[in-house]
Amino acid sequence: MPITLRKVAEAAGVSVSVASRALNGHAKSYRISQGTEERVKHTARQLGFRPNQPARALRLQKTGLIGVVVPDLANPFFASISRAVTLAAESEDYCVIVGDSREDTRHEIRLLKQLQDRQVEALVVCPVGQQYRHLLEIQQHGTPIVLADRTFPHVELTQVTSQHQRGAEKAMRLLTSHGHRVIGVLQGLPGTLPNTQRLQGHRAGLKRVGIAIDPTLIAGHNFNESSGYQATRALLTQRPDITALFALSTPNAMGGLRAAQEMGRKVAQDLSLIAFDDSPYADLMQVPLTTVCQDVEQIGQLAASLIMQALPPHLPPSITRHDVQVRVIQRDSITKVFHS
Amino acid sequence: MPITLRKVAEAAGVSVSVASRALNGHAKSYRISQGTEERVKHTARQLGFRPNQPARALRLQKTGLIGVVVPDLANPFFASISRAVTLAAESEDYCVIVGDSREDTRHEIRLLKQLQDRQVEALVVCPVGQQYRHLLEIQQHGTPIVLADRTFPHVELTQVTSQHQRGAEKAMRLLTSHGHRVIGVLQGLPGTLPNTQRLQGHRAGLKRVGIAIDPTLIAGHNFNESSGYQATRALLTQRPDITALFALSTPNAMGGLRAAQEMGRKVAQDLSLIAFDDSPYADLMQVPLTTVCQDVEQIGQLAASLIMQALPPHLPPSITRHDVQVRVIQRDSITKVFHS
DNA sequence: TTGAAAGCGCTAACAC
DNA sequence: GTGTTAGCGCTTTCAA
Repeated sequence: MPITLRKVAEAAGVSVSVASRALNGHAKSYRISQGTEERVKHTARQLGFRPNQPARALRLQKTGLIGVVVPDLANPFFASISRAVTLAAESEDYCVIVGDSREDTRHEIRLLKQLQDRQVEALVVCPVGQQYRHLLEIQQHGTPIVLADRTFPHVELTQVTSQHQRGAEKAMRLLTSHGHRVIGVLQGLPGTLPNTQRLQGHRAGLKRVGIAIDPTLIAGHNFNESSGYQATRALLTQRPDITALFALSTPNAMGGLRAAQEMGRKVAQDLSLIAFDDSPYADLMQVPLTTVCQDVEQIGQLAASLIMQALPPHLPPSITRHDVQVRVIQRDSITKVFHS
Repeated sequence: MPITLRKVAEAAGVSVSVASRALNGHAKSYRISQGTEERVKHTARQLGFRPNQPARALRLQKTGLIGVVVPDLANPFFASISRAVTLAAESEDYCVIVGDSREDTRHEIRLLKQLQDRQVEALVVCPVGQQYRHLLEIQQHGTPIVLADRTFPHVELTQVTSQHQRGAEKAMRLLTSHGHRVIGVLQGLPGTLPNTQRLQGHRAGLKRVGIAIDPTLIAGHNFNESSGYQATRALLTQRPDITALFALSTPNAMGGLRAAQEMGRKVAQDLSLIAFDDSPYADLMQVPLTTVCQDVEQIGQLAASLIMQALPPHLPPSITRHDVQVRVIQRDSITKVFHS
């Protein structure tokens, strides 16, 4: 039923080889006569011939496929990165297969196996971020791979992420310069680089002004909203002396906002708040949120361009690490506290 | 270099056919001896054999691929739908190829061609929504396809979308029952079903209380924020008598919020606002937004399950249309106006 | 200038 | 129980 090259060739009265050559623009190099070329192209169009890509892939050992795996495709941050890769791929006639690991490394591993079986030529992965052996193996196997966001320091892979520590330090500087000394932290997924480095920045920022870390001021277990909500409730209950909250993600901040509201603490007036990572509507929130803004666009485009460059037949580029700048956006969610 | 079935067969001392059968669980039906089966499986594991999927696809005429095309993968609404399809696909060992049409029908057409060439077994499309011929052709070609969101009434395709008209009517009822009679509309992409039907609901809602449509009260050209912003500026300038705004999308509403703020109209007090489509943080906005909430989850899951059911070898299901319920969430962005 | 034939890696009749 | 063979649709030697 489907129109194969064979049918085109028959209809045009030539062999499949000639048909193939004519349609792939090899007419010149194979000295195919003007007339034949035209005839083949014409019948192909007339019959509505479309080359079967899997067959082509098998023959050419080249699928034109790029794999993308993220922990949550519905999260705007990861959706943005997926989009950047997709657009870059499309412009070079590649297609993107996406996988959603649901924040589960075991699932991530399974997806990556699938994608390798499907012979993707390269991979962009936003890993769950707690294990990396499987990612190294992919690279050793010869498939170009770039990681984004949840990266691994000291691991020999091309990676792009934000300046988490610097950003967190800036956040702490802002908070402490406003007089805050008892600062609660709503953390994300422990063990991941963004979380770890943001905590490091937090500590460094406090150390700078002579405040020691107090583990009872850190709560949370994930980057999502419910973690932020629970952490805030716990923190504000156990430590009513807290004057400011540092949320390590936007959803964490939103959960915090909701919990604070329920507990009768008005953000800004009664409780300052700064969030790592901006949201497009942060300025339209009940109190415009002061944030440490990640450059998602930049991260996505960088990851995309790194992977496109690594595509065969190009040489596998040297392994590089990229830390994209973050910037503090001051809005109204932080106020000064005065110590009596 | 890669481990093929051939190598496994050689290493196990059997023919490729036996190896194939043993590894595909056909041992029983082909009466392969216990020992042979074990031996083959063992060497396969030992050598790290992974079956080449494109080759399999070619032989079986079955790629295990599902195509998804949306107008903007970074838009949380479409990201959500893509995710629902991806998760459903993964659970059946299918993979999803995504395409981003960038709100451009020409590009959408190109992407769909690509996907067909790659022999996807089914398609979920959130079309740009202004043309549908190419979508019908896909179905006629025999590829199962379901549309979501920007659907086409009276077109013989399986489609799932929201109850746009009912939702808009509800919105208008709420507004008019609060005394509003001069209501500006921030519209989305003209010609698309969501836009058209929401406008119809708007008109019907007004008619019910004896208000005629005034075209000078409708502005905007897209579902994005900048359209909402521009439309609001224009509307509030030309018609200062407007007491309420009906935004046909969340981004439109956000643009409206920003413009209103700039023009010194305080939302709720000076200007009521209702938005079609909720955002997860609508309740945390500067004034908690009253919205007509679409059930994105439901839309995504419905589209996903419809497409999974349509996969061969199942019979192509009858063409069905699904209008997912919307519900009004009353928050604080609408206030009563009193007429003197 | 064109065609015949091999083969990418895999599966499934069909034969033994 | 197992092996031989054909062939999915395509590209590309190689020979003419």
